[in-house]
Amino acid sequence: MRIDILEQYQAQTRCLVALDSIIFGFDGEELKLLLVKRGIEDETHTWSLMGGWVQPEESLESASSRILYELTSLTDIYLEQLHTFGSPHRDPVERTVSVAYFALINVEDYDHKISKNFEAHWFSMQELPKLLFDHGSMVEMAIENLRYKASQHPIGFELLPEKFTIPQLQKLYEAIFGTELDKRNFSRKLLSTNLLIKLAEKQKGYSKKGAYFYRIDEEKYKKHFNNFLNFLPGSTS
Amino acid sequence: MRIDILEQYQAQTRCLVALDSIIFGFDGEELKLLLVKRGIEDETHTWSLMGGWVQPEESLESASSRILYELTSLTDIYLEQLHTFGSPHRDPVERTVSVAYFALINVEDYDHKISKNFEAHWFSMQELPKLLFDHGSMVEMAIENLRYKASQHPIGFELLPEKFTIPQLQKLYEAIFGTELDKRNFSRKLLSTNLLIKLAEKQKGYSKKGAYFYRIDEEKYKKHFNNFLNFLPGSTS
DNA sequence: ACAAAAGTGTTGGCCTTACACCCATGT
DNA sequence: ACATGGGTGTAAGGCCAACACTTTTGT
Repeated sequence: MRIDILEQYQAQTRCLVALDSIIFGFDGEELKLLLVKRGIEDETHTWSLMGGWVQPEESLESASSRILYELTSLTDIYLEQLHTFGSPHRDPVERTVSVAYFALINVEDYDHKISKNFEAHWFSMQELPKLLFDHGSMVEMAIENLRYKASQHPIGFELLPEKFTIPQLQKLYEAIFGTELDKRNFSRKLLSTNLLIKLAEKQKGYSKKGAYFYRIDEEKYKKHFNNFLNFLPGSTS
Repeated sequence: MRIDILEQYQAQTRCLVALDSIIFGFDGEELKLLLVKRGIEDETHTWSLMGGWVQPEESLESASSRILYELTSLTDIYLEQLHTFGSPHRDPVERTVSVAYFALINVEDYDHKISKNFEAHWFSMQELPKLLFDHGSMVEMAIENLRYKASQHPIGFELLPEKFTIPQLQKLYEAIFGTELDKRNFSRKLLSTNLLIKLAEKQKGYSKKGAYFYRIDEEKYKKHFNNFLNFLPGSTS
């Protein structure tokens, strides 16, 4: 190793590197966001995204899984890097560069397993409290990204239980896009992808007739990760 | 400020935070990538992306502009955050989290102004050398992103001189997507956006007939940043 | 006159949208 | 029997892809 290079490295300022997770969930009716209470300043407790520090021997991806696991005890969750936020004074305590990830989980999976170490709560996207630091911008960026992804890929499934009905899926898409969709066109488009497998079982209790359950064809889903649908109203204008 | 919070901050490991730029250019025929020679290990000089350290009082965005300026003397360049790379040992000297940005510039603008402080060279995308660290993955991700963006937005203009012809623009899109496009459909789609303004002047020398120059309508371009076109061959399949 | 690139229109198929009625079941 | 949500078909319009000839001008 050349000395001048080492000197260059030595001369640099080191920074705190953190990670924040925008955790979306769906309860069958509304799109929700999971927030935790963090006390940074005296007395004032602010709702914030779940986050943590990136550890010395940890990649960003593993940090994101670990942090999600600490809060939810869930593994194998859809997690995707969103954006890195690095304004010098975004954290008033000390400069912290934060890598934001967004996660999609099924609220039901989560509910019982909630960790006792955190005061956490699901918020409706319509009624978000004021958030810590720049977490509000992170959430805004995440919802945009979720809308885009959901219009391109069958990513929405990640927010539902393994077995789900078409009307559930439609409600989810309506919640993501904040719009109503035509059920005939919706189911036609979905089924035309051939990514859904119809099960014999029907949903009980919610409606009198009962809707058939479907599950996703994992094989095809992974292959087909491009060229999906376009649900966005007005996307062709 | 609460003492326990401060202690938590104190206990964390600080990291080097760097920034790397994937700089695309177009010379009228091919899509190019601007690389610099960096010597990290004895004797071995490797081509790498242009990069630098994020300074203490600098946001990531300003760092990306500064670093691009240092190499090219260009300002007001299209720059967009791509992804953050943070594997623990991606930099063998010391752990460095690197935020990658991609930039689009016009090769002609650049050519004369090239800084003497760097040994830099434009490489054809077909003939990239082996790159430093994980810069190869960064480039891969950037080209994918460029393709997507170019299919959605008139972003390609950023790679051309202010005045350009439709055939030039088509060559650019063909270079980005690595495919041939039908010139009738291409020009119809482009013109239908109403974002191009036809100039009286014609291009001389390249062809006998000469093609009309166009420039972009900056106003509309900025407004219209959604809902553009879809050029990707087979994107509707 | 000819070579080389620029420019321009039409058609068929497909995908999207809009729209309304019957079905199955629990009460 | 009726109320509630589930499930399905069709027709019209717009968008995209495929395709070939004429124009201009430098040599």
